[in-house]
Amino acid sequence: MKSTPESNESQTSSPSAPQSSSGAVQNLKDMADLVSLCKRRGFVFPSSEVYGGINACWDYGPLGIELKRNVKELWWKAMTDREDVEGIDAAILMHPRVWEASGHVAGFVDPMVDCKKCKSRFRADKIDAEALAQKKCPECKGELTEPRQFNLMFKTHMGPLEDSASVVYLRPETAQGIYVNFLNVSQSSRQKVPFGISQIGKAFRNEITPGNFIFRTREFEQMEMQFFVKPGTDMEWFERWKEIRIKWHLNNGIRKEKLRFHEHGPGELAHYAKAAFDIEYEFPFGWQELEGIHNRSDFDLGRHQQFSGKKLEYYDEETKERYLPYIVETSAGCDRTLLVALVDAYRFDGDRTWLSLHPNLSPYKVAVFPLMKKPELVQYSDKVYSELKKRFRATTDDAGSIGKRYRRQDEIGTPFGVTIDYDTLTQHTVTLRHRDTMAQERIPAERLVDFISEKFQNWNGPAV
RNA sequence: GCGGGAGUAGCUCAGUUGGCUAGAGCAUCAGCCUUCCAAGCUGAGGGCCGCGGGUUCGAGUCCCGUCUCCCGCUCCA
Repeated sequence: MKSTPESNESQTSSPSAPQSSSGAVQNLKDMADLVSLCKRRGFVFPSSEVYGGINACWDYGPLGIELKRNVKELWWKAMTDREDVEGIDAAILMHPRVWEASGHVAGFVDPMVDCKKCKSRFRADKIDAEALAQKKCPECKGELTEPRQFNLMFKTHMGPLEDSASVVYLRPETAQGIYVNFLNVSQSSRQKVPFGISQIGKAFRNEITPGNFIFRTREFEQMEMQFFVKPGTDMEWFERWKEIRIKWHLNNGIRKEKLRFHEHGPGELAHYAKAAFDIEYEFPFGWQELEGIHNRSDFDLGRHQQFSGKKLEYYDEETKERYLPYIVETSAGCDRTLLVALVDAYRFDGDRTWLSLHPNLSPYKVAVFPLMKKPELVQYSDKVYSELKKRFRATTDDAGSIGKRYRRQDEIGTPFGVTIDYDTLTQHTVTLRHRDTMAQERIPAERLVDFISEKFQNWNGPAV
């Protein structure tokens, strides 16, 4: 296809695009297609595959880890790069008493029954034998589940001796590492309430039913921000963080119609929560929670104060008051956010598959190609590539036909392709090719970096 | 943990009533051809036929066991 010479002066003129050879654009319908793409292109591999794999464990490959880094960086930028939030990285192994205070030990070790209706959970040995036999909830008379052993925490031993005194757990959530550091952070960073502490880190749960690719795994990564506020202002902050988090997902290009929000009613609140708000996404396997925003009240600090015997109160110099701050948490699954990015970006038009990722998320921002593998073109292409990669994460490819190379980049979500042809050698203009529309425009080589930067700045979400 | 399905190349599969050094397409790599959207030509690499045992002169194929993965049910990041 020949470039249009007049596109040089007017960048806004609609670039020429080859007609799509096939029908309507489809979204991801079958997770297997995504799993396959992820493996083929190096996003996600089954863990320990040479040994036959291990259930629900996944490894991030070269592109997957770039995508994940982008997710984390965007989150960190939004949630920590602010005046009123500090970041930490707490240890995965914590004092066993932490999990008694948090309620995880009681709830996770004894056989428990749940009420399917009112969501209450009871120790099977603590409720009336008759109620247990009839599976009637003592509170609402709803149906109870079978008694289940909830050792959902991974248990291991501190030190070489395997006696019970040395039992420790892999943390089932990252939040507690923040709560127990509340005073440390407040004092060292001289932050005053209201302020937040953020953390990205791994957590481990022996889920009964893992699955749906990386949606529910036993080892996973959380991105949490716990915001400490004065009691009474908590609902106000709760509302504010809700808005911030919804906007964050939309800014990453996630389609609005695929997001849904759910505010918990009084009956469905967890033991720690005063208010709870879920951000849900419509996966091919249904609507599922992606992130939760909770008003945890002073439950957590209160429990740690009680169990540790240490005062965790905050002294408010302005009002001369002493109080336990309330906590508003935003708790997102990193792997889930990444999965949403992939699922939401997946496009197929019956012929071509591409990931319509927001450029901020794309592993590569631009790919550089010599139109053919000819020394003079390759040489020029290498020059352009090394210039571009100073500024963007870039890649280059000279193997196979140009169309094939475009498609390889489409599949991994690279938003732009730059092609060097024979005209480039004499006129120093290149073809800039767009992933979503396949449109092409001709621009001067020396303007490439600025031009692409501009495109990123004006990015108004992925085209469908 | 229970019910259902499946394991042969990176992927999708073929492999006759058990019988030659286990095949194909796609993908990958190398070369050729191509002046802008995959599939053209030539060649190459890649296979504990899930694993263990048994029957047999001989097992990818038959028998037993075992493991793993995938799909549904009790979750909430």
